Amino acid sequence: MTSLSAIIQIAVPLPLRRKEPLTYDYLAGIAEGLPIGSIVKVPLGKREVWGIIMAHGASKEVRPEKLKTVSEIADCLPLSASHIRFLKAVSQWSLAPFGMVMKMMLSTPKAFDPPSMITHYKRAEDMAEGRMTPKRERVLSFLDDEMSLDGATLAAETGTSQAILKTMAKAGFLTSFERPKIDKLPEPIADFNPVTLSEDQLEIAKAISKQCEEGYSAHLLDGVTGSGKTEVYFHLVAEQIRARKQVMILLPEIALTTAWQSRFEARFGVKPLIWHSSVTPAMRRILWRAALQGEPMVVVGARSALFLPFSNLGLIIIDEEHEQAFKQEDMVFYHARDMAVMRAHIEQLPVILATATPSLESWVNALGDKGRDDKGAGDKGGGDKTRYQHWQMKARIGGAHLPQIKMVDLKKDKPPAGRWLSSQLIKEIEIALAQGSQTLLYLNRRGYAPLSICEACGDKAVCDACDSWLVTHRLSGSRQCHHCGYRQPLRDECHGCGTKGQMRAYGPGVERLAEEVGSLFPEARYCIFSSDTASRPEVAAEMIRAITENEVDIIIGTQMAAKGHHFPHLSLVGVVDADLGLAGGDLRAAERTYQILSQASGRAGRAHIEGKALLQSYEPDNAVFHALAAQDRDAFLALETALRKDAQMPPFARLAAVILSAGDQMLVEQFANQMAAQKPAYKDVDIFGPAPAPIARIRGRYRIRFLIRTPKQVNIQQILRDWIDKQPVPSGILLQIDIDPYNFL
DNA sequence: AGCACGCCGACT
DNA sequence: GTCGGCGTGCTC
Repeated sequence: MTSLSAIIQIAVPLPLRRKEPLTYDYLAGIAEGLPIGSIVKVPLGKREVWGIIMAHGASKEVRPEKLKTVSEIADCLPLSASHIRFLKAVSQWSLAPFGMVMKMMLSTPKAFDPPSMITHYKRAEDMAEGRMTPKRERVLSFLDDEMSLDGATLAAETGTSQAILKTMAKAGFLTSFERPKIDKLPEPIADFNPVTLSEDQLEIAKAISKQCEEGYSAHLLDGVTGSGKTEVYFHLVAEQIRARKQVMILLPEIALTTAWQSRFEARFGVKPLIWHSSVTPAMRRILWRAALQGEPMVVVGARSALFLPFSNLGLIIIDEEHEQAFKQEDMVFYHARDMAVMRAHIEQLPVILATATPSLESWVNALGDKGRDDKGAGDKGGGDKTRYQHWQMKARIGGAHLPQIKMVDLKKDKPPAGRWLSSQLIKEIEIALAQGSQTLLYLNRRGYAPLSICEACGDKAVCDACDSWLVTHRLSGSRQCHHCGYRQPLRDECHGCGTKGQMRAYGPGVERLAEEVGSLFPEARYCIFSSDTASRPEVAAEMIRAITENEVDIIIGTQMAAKGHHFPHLSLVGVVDADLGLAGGDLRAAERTYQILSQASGRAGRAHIEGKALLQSYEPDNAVFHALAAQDRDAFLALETALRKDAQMPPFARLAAVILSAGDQMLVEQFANQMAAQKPAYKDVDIFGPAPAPIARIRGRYRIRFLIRTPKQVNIQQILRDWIDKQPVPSGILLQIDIDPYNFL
C-alpha cells in the first residue's frame, strides 16, 4: 500500500468553520508510515506550521498539484489516542474549531526544536605529548579510560574550567564530542515530610485512594479554610509519586503564589513544576516533553496546563474549584474545571475538586438537586458515575475560630458624602488598632474613583473605544479604561468643555479609601493591595511579607488581598461595599458574592485571634448576607439551588451565548437580525436576543448577544451548529460561542 | 489565525 | 510619482 504519493490528513492550526473539513491533505513524504497522533511540520500558505496526523489516506478530492509535502517530523513521541480524543471533545463541547484547540496544546513552539547539545570529554585514544600542568593532571586522572563526562560537571569535579578542557582537547589530551542535553526534573520525594493526617482526613484520603485504581471517579473535597484539604490531596499525590505516575494540579493563576509552592516544597522536598503564562520557553519545552514522555512528575499550573500532553497521568486535582479564573473567554471558551473532569473521564482517572465554597454546579453534582446533604459523606449516589462524591471536612485545624460576621446597615449608619466607612466600622478599626492587630478593608475597586464628572458641563470621562467610564488612578496619575487598557494623563481639565478645576470624582476605589483611612487614623500604617500596587510578583511578595510581619495596621485591598493569603495578625475584615457584586443581575452574582465575602471574612482571626467581619450594605436583609452572617453556607447553597431550579437556569438547564462583534455597528445589527430570522423554533428551546451586550462596545467593537437556553437533556451544541450553519458569517464579523457563559458583560 | 494581495491618501 | 492604511480572500 505504501507508495511515494501516500496522502495523510493533518489537522492544522486554522479556525476552519464547521462546514469545512477538519483536516488538510498532504503528501506524507518523510512522514510516510508515521502513526496517527504524530506531530509534523507542514507548509501552509506562505508559512510553516505544526500539525497532527489525524488519518491516513486522502480525505477528499484536492487537485493533486495543490498537495504539499510534510517538511519535518517533530522530535517527540506521537500523541496518545486518548489525548486526541480529549482535544476533540473540547472542540465539540466548546464549538471551537479543532485547529484552535490543538493550537493551545501545541503552544510551546520550542518543544519540537532539536535538543540543545552540550560538549562531553573523554581521554584521547593516543595521549598527546605536551605540557602537563597540575590541573591537566587532575582532569586526566579523574577520567579513566572509558569514562566520558559533560564539560560543566567535569570542570566542577576537577576544580578546573571549561576553557581548560577546551584547550586540552585542542592540545590532543582529550577528545570532545557533542551530545544532546538531558534535562532532569527534580523528583518529589513522597515521604520527605509526611504530615500525620487526622482520623477524618485519613479516612477520606483512603477512600479516594481505593478508587484510584478503578478508573474514573470524581470527588468534591469540601472543607473550610484550614481544614486540611491540601494535606488530603497531598497524601494522594504522594501515592502517585510512589507509583511513578503523573499528577496535574490546576490552580487559579492568582493562587499560584509562593505560599502554595512553599507548602509543596515543605511536603515533598523539591519545588513543584510550575506551568503558567510567564514560565520561560526553555522550561516549557522541558515540561511539555517530559509530560509526553510519561516522566513521573507533578505539575501545578493555571488553566492552560490542562492541555499538557501527559501520557502517564494518574490523578487530576482542581484546587479552588469555584474560581471563575478557570473560565477562559477568548479564542476558545471553556471552563478548565469541567474540561478537567472530561479529561479524567476520557483517561479513566480520579479527579478531585477542592474548595471551601463549592460552585453551585459542583454542589449539585455532588448532592443531586436537593442542595442539602442528607446522605452520608462519600455516598456514591446510587452508582451514578457522572456525579461527584462528596467529602466534607468541617474541623478547622488548630482550633481557630470562624470569625463573627456582622452586617452594617448603611441606611441607618450612613457615612457622610464622599466617605465610605460607617461609624460602626470605624469604631471596630479603632479597637483593632488599640489591640495592635490588623484590619483588612476589602473593596473590589481599583484606583481612586470609578467615575469623574465635569461640574461645568456635566460630561463624564469616558473611553473612546468602549462604552465605559474612565477610572481615576491618582497613584499613577492617570484615567484608565479597565476594559481596553486605554490611559490618559490625569488632568484637572474637562476633555469636553476645557473648564479647569471642575472635575469631580464619584464613588470609591481603594486609593480613595486609603485617603479616608489616612485622615481618620493618621497614626496607622496602611497599604493598598491591588493589582496596581502589587503588579509584579516580587512587589506582591514584599507586601505580603510586610503584612505578615505586622508592619502594616490597615490593608486596603481588592480581591487580590482577599484570596488565599494567610495574615496571622489580622483580626478585623471590613467589607466596604458588600452589595457591589450583587448588582448587574448576572446568573452567578449571589454565588460569587457569597464566595468572595466568605473568603474575605475568613481572613479574620485564623490563628489565635478572635476574628470579626463587618459587612456594609444597603440591603442587609438580602438572603446572601443572612446566610453569610449565620455562617450557614449549606443554607445558602440550598436556597440558590432552589432559585436556579425554579428559574430553569444552570445547572438545571443548559445555557449558551452567541456573541457577534464588529467595528461597524450597522453591519453587526444587520447580521444579528438575519440570524434572528433563522432562529430555530423548538419547543423548550428559548433564544433571547439579539440584544446589545451590557457593555455594547469594547475596544471599538460593537457587540450583540443571543442567549440560548435548553433543557439539560437537549444537545445545545447541535442546535447551535444547525443555526449558525444556516448563514455564512460575513467577513468583518466575529462570531463567538460561549457554552455555559459566566461573564454576562 | 496569519499573510498577501489590492486599491485609495500623505510623503520621500 | 511611492509608502502604507486595513478590507477581502485563501491556506491542502
